[in-house]
Amino acid sequence: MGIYEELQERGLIAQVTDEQEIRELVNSGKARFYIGFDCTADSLTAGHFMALTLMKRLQEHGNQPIALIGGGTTMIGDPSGRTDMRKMLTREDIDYNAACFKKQMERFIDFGEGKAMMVNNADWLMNLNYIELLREVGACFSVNNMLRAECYRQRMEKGLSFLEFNYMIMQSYDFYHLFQEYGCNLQFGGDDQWSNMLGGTELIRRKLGKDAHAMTITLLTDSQGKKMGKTAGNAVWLDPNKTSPFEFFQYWRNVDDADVMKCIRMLTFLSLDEIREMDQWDPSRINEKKEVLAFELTKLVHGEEEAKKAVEASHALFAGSGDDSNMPTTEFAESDIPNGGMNIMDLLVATKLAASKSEARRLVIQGGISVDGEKISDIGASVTKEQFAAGAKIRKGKKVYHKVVIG
RNA sequence: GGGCGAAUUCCCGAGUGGCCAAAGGGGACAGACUGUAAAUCUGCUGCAAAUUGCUUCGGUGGUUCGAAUCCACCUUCGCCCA
Repeated sequence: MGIYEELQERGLIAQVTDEQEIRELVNSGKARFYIGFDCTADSLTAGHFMALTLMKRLQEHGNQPIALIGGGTTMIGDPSGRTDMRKMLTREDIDYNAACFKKQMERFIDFGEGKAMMVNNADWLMNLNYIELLREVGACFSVNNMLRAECYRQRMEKGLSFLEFNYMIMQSYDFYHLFQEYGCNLQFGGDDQWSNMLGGTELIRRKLGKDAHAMTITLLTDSQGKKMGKTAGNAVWLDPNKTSPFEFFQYWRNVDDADVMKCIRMLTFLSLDEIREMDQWDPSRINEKKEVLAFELTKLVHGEEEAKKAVEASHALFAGSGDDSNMPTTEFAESDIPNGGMNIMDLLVATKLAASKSEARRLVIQGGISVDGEKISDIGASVTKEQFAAGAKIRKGKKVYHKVVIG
């Protein structure tokens, strides 16, 4: 069984330009492929994670990955799958984000000599000459066809600026450039990138008369068809300072029953045999599966040690073993607690468990807050200095725990 | 370049002089039920010194006792004509 078949069984392959060709390429380890990452934020997200695992999987089978940082394309903004225009980022922001991406990827993919490469399309896109570009590649694109592309269609109602319309051309140019410069013969991307990717293979065919290939990865969606990797509209970040390993763990620990096996198949590096066996597990072991998923992914992103801590913390909280050593903690100084105690609402705001005092008030009134196991229902209640000294445990709702101590 | 229209709270979307912190839905959060799941039901969703006060309806000025609502200009976007 080759890597292509494995990807297939894991449900990772969405669309391919030429199945036969691509199968041979990747199975024989001859693919030199690229995946592009636009740096719209200062950390990669769980959404990028799948692309990273794909790079790793293919790299392990002898293929050479090229990670393309979109320092240039981010200046334009991909309209695919968006109903409105992206916020314009400054050059400085983009450079900073690109540097952050680079750091995170290096932890995950081997960029050593002769291994993976990392390039930034700002290096070739930023210096393009407009007229030259129009004559060189603009002539190869049919506006009629572009307008028919799925990625633009939904924007035809709400409006599409010329700036964003050019995104496809820039992405196509990337592929064209990498094909010539590095012999890159394959592009991967999310399924929403399909039309942009075809633009590249088409450009290469027209300009050079050669074949290049594209393959899209199934978008990770939950059982309701929504993109996964987001909570409350916020992305799940790979940066431990933005999403702590524990939160990261909890995100996966809490996926819907219906999505667990899909996530395990698509995201973890457990062998297919192990996964097939898990498929046979008794339904009562559903929570075990979730824990495996959460542990495996946390291990991949944050390392085994952090993953173990996250498991322990979750056991402590939800199985009640009482061990709170890994609980998120806020330290207060003695001087923060002047009169022998701190008002519960102030405390909720100070620990960021509530965004405002109004929210804190609501939480208390609705019975969502308890301290050291005791429900707080009075908004005037205080947490005493003695409780602080003992490491008071605040619980918000069912799953959010926070410890406060005097530092 | 000309004509018409739009911008409302996290999102969609009602409101077109006082009864508006602003309907309804979605989402989020909390409660009940559960398995740290889903589904369902309930509450809740600008801020605060909290039966009251303050700040919000693209921006800036204006009219008015009173403006999300009327006027002027500006910004952005859509549609039609060129």
